[in-house]
Amino acid sequence: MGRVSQAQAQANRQRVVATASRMFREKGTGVSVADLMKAVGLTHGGFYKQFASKEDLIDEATAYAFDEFGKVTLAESSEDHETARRALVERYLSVSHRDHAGRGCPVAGLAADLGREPDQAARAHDVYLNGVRNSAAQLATGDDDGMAQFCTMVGALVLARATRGNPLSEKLLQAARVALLASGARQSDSQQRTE
Amino acid sequence: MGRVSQAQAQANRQRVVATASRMFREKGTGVSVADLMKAVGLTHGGFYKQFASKEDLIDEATAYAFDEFGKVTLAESSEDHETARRALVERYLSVSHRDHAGRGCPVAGLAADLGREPDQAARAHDVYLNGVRNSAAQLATGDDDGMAQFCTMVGALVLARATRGNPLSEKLLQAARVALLASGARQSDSQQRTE
DNA sequence: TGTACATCAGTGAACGCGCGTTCACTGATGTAC
DNA sequence: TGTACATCAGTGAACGCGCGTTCACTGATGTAC
Repeated sequence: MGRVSQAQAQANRQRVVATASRMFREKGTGVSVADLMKAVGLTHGGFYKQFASKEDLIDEATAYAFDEFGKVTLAESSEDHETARRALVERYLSVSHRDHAGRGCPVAGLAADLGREPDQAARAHDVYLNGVRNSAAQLATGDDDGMAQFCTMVGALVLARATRGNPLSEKLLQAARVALLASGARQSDSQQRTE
Repeated sequence: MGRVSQAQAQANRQRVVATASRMFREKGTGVSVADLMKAVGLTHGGFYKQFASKEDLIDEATAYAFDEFGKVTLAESSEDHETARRALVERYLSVSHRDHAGRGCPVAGLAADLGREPDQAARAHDVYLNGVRNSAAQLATGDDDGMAQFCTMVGALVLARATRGNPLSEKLLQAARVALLASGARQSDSQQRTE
C-alpha cells in the first residue's frame, strides 16, 4: 500500500483506539490484534508502528472509553439534579444500553477484564479504578446512597447482559429501575416537597 | 505412577471439579488445564481420562459452584426471613467474601466469563442463567424488590473486587450494606412492627 | 515550480510461546481361573 | 487363597493452532535543493 499521509496515519490511529474501545467493551480485551485491525480495515503488521504493545492499546482504549461515556453521561446535566438522575437511570437500565455495550458504560463493559487483580494491564486497571470512583461520585451528590445506587445499576446491567435472551433479563432491568426511581421519589418526598 | 484404585480415581476426579470451581471463580475460566491439574497434584495428561474437554469441566465446575454456594446460603434459613436476609447481606458484602471469591457466590465469581454471549461453554451459560434466577428468587419472597437487592449485592461485590486495595472498595461494600439494611428496616417498620 | 532522495505507514510472511488435546507407555489394580 | 493376565488412571513428550510480536519489504509522502 505504500506510505500514507501523516494526517491519514493519525486518523487511522484514532480509529484503532476508538474501535478497540468499542470491541473491548463488547467482547472483552481478548479480541485479537488481527481481528481488531481487520475491523478497522488494516492488516495486523502495522499495529506496532502505532502502539508499543497490545497492553498499551488496552490502556489507551480504556481511557478513551471513560472519556467518551463521560461526555454522554454529563450531556444532560443542564437540568436539575433529580431530573437528570432519573433520566440517567432510565437510559442506563434500558434494553438499548444492555444490547450496545460497545458504546455503553465502561465500568460494566470492562468489569470482566479489568475487574480482577492486575496481572497485566496495570495502568488500565488504574484508569478503571478512577472511572469507578468518578462514576460513583457523580451519582452521589454528597449522600452515600448514590454509591449503592451505582452498585444496583452496574449489577443490574451486568446480570441483564448475562441473561440476555431470557425473560429474566428484562425483569432484572425493570426491578432495578423501579427500585431506583422509587428511592428517588421517597427521597424527594421526605426531603424537598417544594416545586 | 501406574494405575490407581477406582475409589482413588473417583476421588481425584472430584478434587479436580472442586478445585476447578474454586479457581474458575477466583481467576476465571482462563486457568489452564496444566495449572489446574498441578494444583490438584496430578499431571495434565490424565485430565482427558476423566473429562471429554475443558468445556465439559467448565460445565461441571459451574454446576458444582452453584450447588456448593447454594448450601452455604440456605444453611441459615431456619430463622425467620428478615433475620436470615440481614445475615445474608452482611456475609455477602463482607470483606471476607470479597477476598475469597473461590468459595463465594458463583454469580459474581463467574460473571466475567459466563456473562457474555455463549460463544463456547453454552451449557455452563445455561447453568449460570438458572443460578441467577434461583438466587434472585431466593432473595425475593414474593416481592419484586428482592431482585433489585440482588443486583445491588452483585454489583457491589464485583465493584469492590475490581477496586480492592483502594479505600473505595470498602466504601462500596459499606454503602450497599447500609442501603440494603435500611431498606429492610423500612420494610419491617411499615409492614410488621410486631415481635 | 520541478526533480532526487530519504522517510516511514502499512503489508504479509515468519517467529516463539502457551494453550487444549492426543498418544504410546507404565505399572498397580481388578478379575478370571 | 494364590497365580496369570487384562484393564486403565496417570505420565510426559508431542501435536496443531492462535496469539502477540518481529522484520524485510513496498511505494506514496515529505523534504531538500
